[in-house]
Amino acid sequence: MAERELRKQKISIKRHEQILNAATEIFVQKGYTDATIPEIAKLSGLATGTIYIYYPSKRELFTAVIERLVVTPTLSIFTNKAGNDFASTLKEVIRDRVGLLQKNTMPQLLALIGEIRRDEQAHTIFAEKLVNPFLAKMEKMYCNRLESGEIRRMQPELIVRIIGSIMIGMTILENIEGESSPLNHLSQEQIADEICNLILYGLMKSGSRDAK
Amino acid sequence: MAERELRKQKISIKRHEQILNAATEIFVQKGYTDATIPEIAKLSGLATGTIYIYYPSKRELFTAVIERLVVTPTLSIFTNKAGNDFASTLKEVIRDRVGLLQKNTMPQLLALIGEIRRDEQAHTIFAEKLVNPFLAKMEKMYCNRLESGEIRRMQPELIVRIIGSIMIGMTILENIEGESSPLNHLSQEQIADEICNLILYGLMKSGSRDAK
Amino acid sequence: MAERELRKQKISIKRHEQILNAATEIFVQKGYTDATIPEIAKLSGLATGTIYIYYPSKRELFTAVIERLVVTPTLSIFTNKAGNDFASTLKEVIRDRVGLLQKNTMPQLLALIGEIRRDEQAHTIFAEKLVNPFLAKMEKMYCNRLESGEIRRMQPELIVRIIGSIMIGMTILENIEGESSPLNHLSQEQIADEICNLILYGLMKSGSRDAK
Amino acid sequence: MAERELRKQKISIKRHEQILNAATEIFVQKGYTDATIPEIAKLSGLATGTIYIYYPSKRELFTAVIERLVVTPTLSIFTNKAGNDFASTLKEVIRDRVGLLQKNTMPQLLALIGEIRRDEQAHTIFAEKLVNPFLAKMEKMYCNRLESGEIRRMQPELIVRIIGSIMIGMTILENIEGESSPLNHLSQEQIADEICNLILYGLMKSGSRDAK
DNA sequence: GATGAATGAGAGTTCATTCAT
DNA sequence: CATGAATGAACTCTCATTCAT
Repeated sequence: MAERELRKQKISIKRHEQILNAATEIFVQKGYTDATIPEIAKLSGLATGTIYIYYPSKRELFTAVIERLVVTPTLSIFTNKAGNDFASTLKEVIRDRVGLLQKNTMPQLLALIGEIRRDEQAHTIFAEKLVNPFLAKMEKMYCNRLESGEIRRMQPELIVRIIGSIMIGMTILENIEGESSPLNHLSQEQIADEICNLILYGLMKSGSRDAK
Repeated sequence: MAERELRKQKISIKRHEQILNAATEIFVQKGYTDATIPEIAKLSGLATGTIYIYYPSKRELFTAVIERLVVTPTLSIFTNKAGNDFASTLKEVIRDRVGLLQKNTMPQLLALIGEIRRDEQAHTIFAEKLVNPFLAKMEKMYCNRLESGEIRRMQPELIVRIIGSIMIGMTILENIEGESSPLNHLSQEQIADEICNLILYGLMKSGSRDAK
Repeated sequence: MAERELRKQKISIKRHEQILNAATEIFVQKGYTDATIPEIAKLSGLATGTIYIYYPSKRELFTAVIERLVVTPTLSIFTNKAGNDFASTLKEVIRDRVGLLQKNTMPQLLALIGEIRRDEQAHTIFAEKLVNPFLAKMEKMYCNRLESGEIRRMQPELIVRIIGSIMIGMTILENIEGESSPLNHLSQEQIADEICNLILYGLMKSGSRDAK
Repeated sequence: MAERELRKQKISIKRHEQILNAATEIFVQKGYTDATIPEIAKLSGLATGTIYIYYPSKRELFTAVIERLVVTPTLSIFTNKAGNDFASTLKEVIRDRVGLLQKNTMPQLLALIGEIRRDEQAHTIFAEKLVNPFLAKMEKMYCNRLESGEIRRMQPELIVRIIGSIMIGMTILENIEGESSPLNHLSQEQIADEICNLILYGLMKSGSRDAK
């Protein structure tokens, strides 16, 4: 009996995965409105009606897609072991972002940024689960470092948003420029390090640089 | 006789304006697919069919909207008197962008970034008329400055893309965070200056900083 | 004054011609519904609105086109000098029809046969001005000949309709078969004569044939 | 399992029939352009969208209608057992055509003759599946008969086209004249026999007639 | 649970007709 | 008289959603 329950659950999870994978691909490719349920159904190997068993509407399916897209980068914010060291955290975060792990998720999210803006739920999820925590964590780290006296005082709200901006903006630029972008031809390492250095030097206090 | 011609042309221009204004608003608000021609017609005070006298299809209307949205920021790239001085150009560009002038155009463009990505023509316009010229101009300035020996050598392709990213990313962040964002509460001047400083310090050579 | 009147009338007639010519071409090419007034206007070198000065509606323009298309073949029925001789009349009629004169008008009319059927006015004109008079005239001639005793008695209504059918059917066949049709490669004379002979022999009484 | 498949197929066939019947009626009545899908849907007792499940566009539905209208007369050309005897074949063909079987199909086809002319696919179907085979078959029979020496030598291409023309033309005449036409008041037999006789006498060699 | 045929509202687009110039 | 911009009804076609099987 319990075995049957278990099997049911397994199938249910599998179905959700199937649908979510297909939906993500189609939504990213075509945007919310131009994506169609029959198309998503086909790609997931299911019938149109089946989609509605697992997600009550197209809108909710979209929300679920955004929710899942937000999980990976969110996790990487919090599982981050670097502790309170701003410099290393920054480096790690940026490498991470630039790195392969997010190479997929971030562009997908940003391809949908317009639709996220217009969809209240998706917007909330994106803001509250990803953007705000990220900014908050960065800000805390920055402030810790400030206290230790090594770095220049800037508006913390501003500096973290500049850092966030770079990550968002680079993804979009890469996307707009396409294959021909130098961003696609430099090594991920190099990109991440240069960004880090730029920011860290920019934040350094007078005189402390040579010491480094 | 010629007077009549003139009047006709004037009306034609006025109609194009009317439609473009309405279309921009609706497209930004709802995205390409969810915007409807009847809605745009209504907002511009014209009948549905009239739209098609001036723009042969919804797609072409969209292209025209993007084209116009791209003009203002494009102009500011090239009318810019700062000449070859990287620091002052950077400051000016950033102030400009952050400033009121673009406050409208850039967010509008970026609200449509997903649709631009998916529409070949819009994408071409955006890339070739705005993104590429901007990056090229910045790169040239950066290289000039490099020669004068004052600043750190980085990958020029990278540094200009970081700067571009900040501008793109800040706009999106502002947009995502909405009213509550600190970016909406700090003065534009302050934001621009901090970004500039961060970048300029970040680029400065060892030792040259104290001199400043 | 009267001169001015005259000039006005001349222009009016010219305009009617212009429009009718263009309309005939477009209607034949595209059928009633797919022909558009702007298109007809363009082809006639006038503005859309001008059409409506001379014809109050598309429907009436269509009627006028049919009316004019019917005039030429109608005339040839009645101007026909052959008098009461069935054989020569038949030959003449058929040559005429097959000949260059109608080469244009009949196919045009039959290209619109569907629309004529569906349009009450056009139908009436076609039936009453062309089909009925033709059948009546032919029938009278056949009956005259019958009385003279030379030919076989058949249902007169039937025989004239068979003759009419051949003329209608040949035009349509030519049209359907197109360039590759033998009808387009045989001389008009030959076709007309063979049809005539077939009918005349078919009608001849036993024994009278050798005499011929 | 297979039972379900079977039932589905049955429904699919039924739907195709339903739609085709309604579409034929409406197309014949109004012509291609004036027929509307909602109207056809209503007449077939289905919703607008359902039509598009079975036929991907109005044009393809039209093609299907023509294709079906062409089948019946086509079949009668080839199932015809009369073999190589010209006289009896002719009689049979004409009776058939004049007869009840085609009473419906031929007028329907010819009501759409204008649209068939303008639609490449429909035109091809009509020409290649109906007109050409018919003419070819008739020509072969005529030539056989010629060899047997009983009938007059005419251009075979011509004589078969005259026969075809009569069939086409009579249908159209009947249609144009409407209820009041004598063609609607004479018995089908009588009409067919008179046509046959006219042609056969017309083709007969001198002298052979009395023998008959 | 899974299916996919059926629905019908609503989109983009066209064009007969009007009317101010 | 001549113009052609403006109108809006009506068309074809799509797709989120439902429901009988």
